[in-house]
Amino acid sequence: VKVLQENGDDPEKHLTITASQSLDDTDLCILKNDWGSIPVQPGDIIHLEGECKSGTWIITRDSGYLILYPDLLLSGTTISNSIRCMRKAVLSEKFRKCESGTCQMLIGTILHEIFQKTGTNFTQEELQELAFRTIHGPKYLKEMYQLNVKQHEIMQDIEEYLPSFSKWAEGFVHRPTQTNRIKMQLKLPSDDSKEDLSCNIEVTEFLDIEENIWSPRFGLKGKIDVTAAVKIHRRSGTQQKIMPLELKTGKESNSIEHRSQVVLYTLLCQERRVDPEAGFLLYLKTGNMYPVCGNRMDRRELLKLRNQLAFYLLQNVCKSSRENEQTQLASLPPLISDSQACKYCSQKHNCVLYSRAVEQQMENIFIPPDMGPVIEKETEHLKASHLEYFSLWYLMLTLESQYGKNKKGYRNIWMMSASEREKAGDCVGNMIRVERVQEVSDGQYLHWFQRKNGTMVGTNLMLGDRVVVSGEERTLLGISTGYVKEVSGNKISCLLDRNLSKLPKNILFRLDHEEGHFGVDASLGNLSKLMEDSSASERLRSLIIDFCKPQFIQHLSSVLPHEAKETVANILKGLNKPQKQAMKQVLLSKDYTLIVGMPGTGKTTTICALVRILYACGFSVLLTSFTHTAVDNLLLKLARFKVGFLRLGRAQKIHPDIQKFTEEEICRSKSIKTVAQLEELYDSQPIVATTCMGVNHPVFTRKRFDFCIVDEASQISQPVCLGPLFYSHRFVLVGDHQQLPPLVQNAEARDLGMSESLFKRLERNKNAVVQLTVQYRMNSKIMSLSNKLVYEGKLECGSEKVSQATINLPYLEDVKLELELLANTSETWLKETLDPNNPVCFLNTEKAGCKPSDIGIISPYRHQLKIITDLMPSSYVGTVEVNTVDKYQGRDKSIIIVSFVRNNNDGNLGELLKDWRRLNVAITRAKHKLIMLGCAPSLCHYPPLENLLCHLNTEAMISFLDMLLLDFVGAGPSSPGAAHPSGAHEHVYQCNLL
DNA sequence: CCTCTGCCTAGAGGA
Repeated sequence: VKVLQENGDDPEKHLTITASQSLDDTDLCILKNDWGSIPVQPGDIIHLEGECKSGTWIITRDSGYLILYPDLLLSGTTISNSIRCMRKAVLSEKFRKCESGTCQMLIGTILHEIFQKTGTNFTQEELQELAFRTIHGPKYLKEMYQLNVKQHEIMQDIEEYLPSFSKWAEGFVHRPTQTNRIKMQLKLPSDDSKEDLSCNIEVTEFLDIEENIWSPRFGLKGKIDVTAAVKIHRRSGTQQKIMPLELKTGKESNSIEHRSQVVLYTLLCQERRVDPEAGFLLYLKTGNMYPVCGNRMDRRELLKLRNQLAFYLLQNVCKSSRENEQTQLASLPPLISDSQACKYCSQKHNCVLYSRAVEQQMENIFIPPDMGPVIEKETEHLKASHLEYFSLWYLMLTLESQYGKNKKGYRNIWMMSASEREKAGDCVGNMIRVERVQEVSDGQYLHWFQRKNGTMVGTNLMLGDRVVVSGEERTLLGISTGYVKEVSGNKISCLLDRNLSKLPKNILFRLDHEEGHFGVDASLGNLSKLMEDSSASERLRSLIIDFCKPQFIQHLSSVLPHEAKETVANILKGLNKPQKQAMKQVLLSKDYTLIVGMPGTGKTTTICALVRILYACGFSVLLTSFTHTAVDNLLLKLARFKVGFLRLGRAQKIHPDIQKFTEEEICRSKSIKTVAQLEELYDSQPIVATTCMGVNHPVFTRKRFDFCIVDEASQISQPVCLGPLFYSHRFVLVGDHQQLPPLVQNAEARDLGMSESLFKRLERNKNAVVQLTVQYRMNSKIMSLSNKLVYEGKLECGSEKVSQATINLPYLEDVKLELELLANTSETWLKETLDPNNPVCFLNTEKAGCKPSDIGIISPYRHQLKIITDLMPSSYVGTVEVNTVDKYQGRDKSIIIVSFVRNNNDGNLGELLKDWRRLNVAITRAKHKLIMLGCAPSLCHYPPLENLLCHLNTEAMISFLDMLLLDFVGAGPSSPGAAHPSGAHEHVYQCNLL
């Protein structure tokens, strides 16, 4: 889009538009009337509805629509919410987590479900029965726990509505009798103006409930409560239509918001079938139903509102005018000042926070005069440092969320064909539904899909991944979402939220991997919470933002209960000195402790011991980490001791051996059916384990813990790490900032400091830090590398055995013999490796008797790993573990082979290798043997690697390229001219026989 | 220049 001309008097905008990236084939688009006010800018993507006559589109009051950023789908409720206050609508999109539910909302949800399930034919008895089953089923128990309400209280409220269900049915279902017929006025856009508008409405069938529709045509999305087959009886005749019904359980307001929702649904429905032209608002409190016409004016105004919203949601940053081109946050839609609306607004906190922390730093910001004092008062508990922290993190999170905007996201589901998307592994197309759909539980349906012809393509889809199911044809876009249950051969099973068995058998489906940026949502929620005026938030602000010195008490005797002493002593027996010191430090802490777990120092053992000790002392513990795997690693160890715990999180992501500790399983085995029983379960568990992002669970709205332990804390970004800390009085972060930091994709966000973990940030308070320095993984030679590189000699071996451990190769002598017979020299392998005709070699390690599963191959690059895997004998694939450095963090193997890949003359090492933390991880994974392959002269361009190579050279650990190396490393401080040629040779020999 | 894990969500009602 290119803006050509703007006329001040008659707001009219002329746009040059093109459907192709090159500008050769352009059309003209004229925006008349107030369409000209749409904030469309050159380069924007738009969608036009209407007619194009001789290369010119004209969008006016009476015809045509312009959709700005049509790939941004906004929900019906978001748009109708923006009518009163657009600022609120934008904030609700950004701070999704911040809206807490109420009892009326829960009742509303339950009533929706009951009404939708009853269909058009029911008795009061059946209704009562269904209501009872719904309320006493497992589905809403957690929400009732959160709201602290009893089931019978909900049942009472629900019962009041049930007679109205019948009243509605009498008036509108199945040819109502003459006396019951309700007359209403309905003028459809297609109706003749002279027509008699009075009619009776007859709902004949519920064709669908909770129909999910995505409409990239209008930039809308939403769920239709009921898609109904309707007959409109008029004097002139009967018309049949498929129309949306919108259910409301609150006051019969017939408000503009309610009506707008229906108007938007009439647009959404066009994605699936012909324009319904109108829909109905059905108030379940009274049983009254009102028609809502989707007329041109309402649709036009709502789409204009959508465009405005889309603009605010996407244009959330701007480049500063200063020469350094720093990105700055943009302002939100202006503050309204409606004391009544603002008083009850669920986004009030975020609204004033953004105004104070971000907008008040800008020039030319208008604040309604009566809002000034309100903002002042609502943020008076925040210091300047807090506001700065908020606005910096808000900016970094915004930048990071923009990173994948074009690559990822929903839009690929409609912008790319399935076969196109299959190449990246994010989609599987050409699937048909096979076998019967199985209703696993309320609202969860197990489906099987099979490739229609040909074999399955390679896919990234894995157990537990979220998927979007669509028809290969555009009309069935996003019909359902769910999780992958199983991928086997050419079949995929999914647990979906809707039953697709009603659709025609021959429909071709595609399953798209659903990515998203949930991390950003959770982060913003936590950031907002950190700024709340509560004692927990205030404490965290002072500790985290203002670096208040963590406090410790003097004597253990005051925290250690007498009866726990023996148990604690027993647990301590199994620990080494620094580990014991860590236990003591945590017990003495009043605020927090940081445990630095250097490679192989027994972090898991230490955390387990800590949990057991805290448990013995009668403390409650919240145990978390960023990934499910890390949480389960701890739990697998913990389960061996007789310590019980509650594991929260999605079942499919949890280790099979831990399943019996999940909420789902416990509720099943104990057949928990009431809120009281659930409450009892939660209260009986002093140890709760989940991921950092799993703290959205209802349990945390009511429960607090004495301690929170966060494992792998150095890999978690600050706002995510913050999540669990709100629910505990003291916390323990375990990590090692010398290993990999949190992943940040956006370079600007990284430069602003986004990859600094909370662990790293708090490490400046030395009195809170304990270091685990005794390691049990690497032998002394391997350990020396990392000691030299990062740990300044602090690392030590746990025992002589660890220090001297080498690989055991039972057939070594046989192999030696065999090699000599075969090639008459022990350097065959070396020659082959150097032979120009063998560009890539795999060192076959089978012969000497080493288990393939003891070997790990690592590299910074996925493509390198792909090549290595492809060259490996197929019997090794899957047993010799080939993975990235990043994926190997926290793990080890007896033998590790590192491929550094880079080899060039201009010293170009790339970003990945230049992170010394990644290098540290790479060299600290091996227990007995570490083999590194790389071009020494290339690697020497990077000082830490040069340092490492220098050390290797001094210690005679470099093989067969030492002649070259001397030229580059020779200048190093401790490098002698010709370093142990015999030693180097010996090492080659060792490699060969491996 | 290529390293990747988290999460159920659109709408439940109030004024």
